[in-house]
Amino acid sequence: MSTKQYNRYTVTAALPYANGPKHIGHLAGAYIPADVYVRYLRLTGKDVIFVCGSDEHGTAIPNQALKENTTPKAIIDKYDALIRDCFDKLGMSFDIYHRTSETIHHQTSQEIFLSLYNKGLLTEEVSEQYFDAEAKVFLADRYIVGICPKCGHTNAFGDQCEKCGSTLSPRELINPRSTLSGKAPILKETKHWYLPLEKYEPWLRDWILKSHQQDWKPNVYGQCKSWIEAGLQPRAMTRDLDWGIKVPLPDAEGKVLYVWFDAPIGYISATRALFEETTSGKLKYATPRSNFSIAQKEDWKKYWQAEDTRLIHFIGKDNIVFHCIIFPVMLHATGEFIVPDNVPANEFMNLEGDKMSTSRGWSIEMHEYLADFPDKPDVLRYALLTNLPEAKDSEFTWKDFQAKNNNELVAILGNFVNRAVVLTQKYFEGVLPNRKALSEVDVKVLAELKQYPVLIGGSVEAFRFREATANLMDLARVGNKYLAETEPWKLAKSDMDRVGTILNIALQIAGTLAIVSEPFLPFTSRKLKEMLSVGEMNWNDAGNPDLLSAGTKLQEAPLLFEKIEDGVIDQQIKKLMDTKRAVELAQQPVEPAKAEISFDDFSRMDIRIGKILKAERVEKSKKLLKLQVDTGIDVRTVMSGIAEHFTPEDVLGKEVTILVNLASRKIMGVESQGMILMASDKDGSLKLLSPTNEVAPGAKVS
RNA sequence: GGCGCGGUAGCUCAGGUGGUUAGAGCGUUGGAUUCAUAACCCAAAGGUCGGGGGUUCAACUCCCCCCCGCGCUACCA
Repeated sequence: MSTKQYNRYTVTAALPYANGPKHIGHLAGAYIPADVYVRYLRLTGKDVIFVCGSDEHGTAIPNQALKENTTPKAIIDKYDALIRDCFDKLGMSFDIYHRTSETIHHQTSQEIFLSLYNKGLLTEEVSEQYFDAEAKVFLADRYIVGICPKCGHTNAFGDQCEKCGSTLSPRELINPRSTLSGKAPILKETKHWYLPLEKYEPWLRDWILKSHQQDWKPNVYGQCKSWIEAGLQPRAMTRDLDWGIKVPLPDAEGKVLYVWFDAPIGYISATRALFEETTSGKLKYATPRSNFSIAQKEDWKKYWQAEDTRLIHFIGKDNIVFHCIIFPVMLHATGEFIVPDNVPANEFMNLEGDKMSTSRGWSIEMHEYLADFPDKPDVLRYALLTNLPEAKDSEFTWKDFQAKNNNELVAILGNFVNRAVVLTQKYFEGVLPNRKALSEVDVKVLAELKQYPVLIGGSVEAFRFREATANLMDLARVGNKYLAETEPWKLAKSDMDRVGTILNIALQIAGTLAIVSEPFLPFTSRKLKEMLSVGEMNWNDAGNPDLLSAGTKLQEAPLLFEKIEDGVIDQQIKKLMDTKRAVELAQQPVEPAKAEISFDDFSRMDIRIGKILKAERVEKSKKLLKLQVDTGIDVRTVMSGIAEHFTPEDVLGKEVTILVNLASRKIMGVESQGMILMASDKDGSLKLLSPTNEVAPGAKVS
């Protein structure tokens, strides 16, 4: 943190993209740490707003709509509702969870765009882009496939070949075709507005490289440095698309703002909406956690424009460049907005040894977790918190989840609270006893108790949430240890004053646990407060030896956590495997159809059934088999690239489909006359195409 | 290829600005205990800190080289 004095906080969590459900990796990356941070700030009495919302523009939304055979609007409504509901059930304490499809967001985005435009800060450029004449849309790189110029892979994407890994641009692809229509795209001129990032390099160097070397996380700082040193370039802030925010210029028909231009502005719009809704009293998206009722509609500006506001973005590492370079440049360029003081981006959380991915079916989706464990939001919060990818990618396993629940939440925290409460009920009818003379152990434990809120708070303020969570659990350990050392159950026959003192202290510890657990385990915290018959308290109350007053009647003590049996965990692991398999099968890589041909085109091909008479390996070749094929017309030599899938013995005597009028070609010094046709499966394996019943060599295929 | 971030006990991970016997939780082993969801509490075993050089009185911590993992490489949200 800089030496600056801050009087309020604006905290954002990455806007989830509303093209599908979100998984626990997203939670670990941004939402959970953000929520812990904000809840802590509120408890310490800070002026803080916590904003988030659904990101509902970009090319992937209409694309998902095509996939689900519906409209973009239906897609965003569906996933916004799903994500919103999950966040609510997981205790995300947003002051507002907004949507970028809302009018106020369109206005805000257009205002900022125009502000930049009117200041002459955007440059116009005309370039040629691939256009799908049939779908009548310009194609994003990802939606163009073709032959990789480097390795010959036939399904390289316009931005990258997944086979050889090389970075491409669509223009490099050989025989490009649109994944939408399958047709060859045409080049068409189009005009766009660019933000000249390179002009802000000196400012970025000063702001990030100089001013934030100490306080930004190494992964974030390093990533920014890498970008800046590599040299920044103008970046297009508009797209040719009919889904999004219209470019507010006269000559911009069919153009929208780049989704990464409008998405982060969503934080600002959400803030505006928050104050509009709270001041008008009509709450639609806002769920204000602080008292904003005395606020003014224009107060949103304080949170985005006042120099004494501390702006913090919680994101995953995939968002670093947008939140540390592009968005700050946008904000800075307008001359009206503050830039983030910190961007504590997390790395990724892997799952059972592999990268989490919704599309590959290898993930734990929020809504599925909540469906399977409806009463356990805090268990997930805890399991994620203790293993956040703060410095490097981390790993979530179901076994670990179970262990964290059974060995820590149940055995340490739940057990301590249960012991203290049950003992009080047993010996004092559930009424909190008085504290009498203190022993050395008592004094020591009370001193220790006092330190924990400070310790935990320090870790949270430094964005070390794992450490903070571990400290929380350590406090429960202190409680267990205290009971083990003082053994009140043994003294119950001889010295009830002593027992009372011990239980008073044990319950004070439980009271502090109720407060300091709130940011991490809000649902548990609430239960604990009810159990101890205390209301809402703030962080300053934590550690106080007189937090709970003697004479307080405790409530019946339900167990805070319950054990999770092996069977439940095994079932989850099985479910994970099953989902992955199902997705793999469902996701037959449906390669788009090739460009249309005429019947004549087709009939020019002469395809026959032939019989393999001889097959042998080719020296120095991994892929080739040299085949002698009886085509009915003749016996000819065909070089076939199937050696990685078939041995010569496999194919000997087999009937195969062969293209006989393909121009002959020398391969590895041998004249190859024709081509054996194969079915290539999604995993890349090849299968021979043979007639189901034997036919005479030379039979025509048509 | 270039750049960035990582590679620390069986597992998951901590280890500002170099300095006594390298830490935590889980797991393992042993002990103690019975208030508690056979939980708690105590103790022990367990690491040549990816490999190799170098700087230094001293390096997990700084520099160089190599190996491995992840990410970025700029119209994938």
